[in-house]
Amino acid sequence: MATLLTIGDAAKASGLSAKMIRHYEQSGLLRKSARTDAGYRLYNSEQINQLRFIRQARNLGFSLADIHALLELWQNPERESRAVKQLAQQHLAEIAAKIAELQHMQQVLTALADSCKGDGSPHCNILNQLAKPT
Amino acid sequence: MATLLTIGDAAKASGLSAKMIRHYEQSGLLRKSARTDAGYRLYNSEQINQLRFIRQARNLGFSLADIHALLELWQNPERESRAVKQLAQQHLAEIAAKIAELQHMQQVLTALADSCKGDGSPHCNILNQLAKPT
DNA sequence: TTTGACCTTACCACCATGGCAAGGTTTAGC
DNA sequence: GCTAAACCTTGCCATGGTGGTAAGGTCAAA
Repeated sequence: MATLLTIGDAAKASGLSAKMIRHYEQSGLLRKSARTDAGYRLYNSEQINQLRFIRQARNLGFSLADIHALLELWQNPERESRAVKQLAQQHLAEIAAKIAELQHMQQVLTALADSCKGDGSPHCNILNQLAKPT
Repeated sequence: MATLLTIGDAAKASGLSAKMIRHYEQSGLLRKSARTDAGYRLYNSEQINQLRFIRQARNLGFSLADIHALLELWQNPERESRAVKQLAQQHLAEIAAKIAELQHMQQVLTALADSCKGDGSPHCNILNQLAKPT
């Protein structure tokens, strides 16, 4: 029994927004879905699984380009898990780089904030440091 | 002697791009600069300091809206350092939230990657987990 | 039949930045 | 003085992922 869902129900079932599902189709991440005579998109359970896959990959911060590659690997029985792992590790490297960048900001800004009294007076080391030529 | 720099030199002196300096003017972050007869923008040393201020605030991840506020506080001798510190702390909270989000991704994805052999076989726990309905 | 909840496409917006194109200006070398 | 290179100007388009809104078609329940 192929249960077919309209885009709103597919959105609820997958945790994506209908808007994004259309966008993913538009950008080539998803194949064009079936349509009713009136033009409504219809999704079968396999497609719902794909949408969930996408949502979970987005939750891990993968870009749509990465997800495109992951979907193709997923659907290719000839894949080598090496390729999947490599994508994951590249993404982990990006995540680590972003964390490091944010932690550096955090460290510098925390020090600045600590050195600012935060009272009613105009003196503020945060501004002084920002104004200081490097 | 007011040394005036053209936008390219101002860019080099501040570490911003000429493009971005124009954009900051356009978006109201900077007052319109003086121009030569030919229409070239000219920047004095005070404005170069402002550009450096902006660059340093950008390096700390402040949004242009935040920087707008910081610039106004900087230039207002009646400011209360409280206001500056509050901006810094709000930004620190955002930074901390992003770090936490990234660390969560990192943790989950590291576990997944560790459970994938990464060899020539198609079996891959990363894909299996992404495909699994939550 | 009406109403409300859905669906469609086609736009615009965000944020910060880069790129390119078509044209004007200035400067250095000859 | 001429030419070429290196500047400058504005204006438009693109990114990435998401949201909004508007104008219109469809469907189901009351």
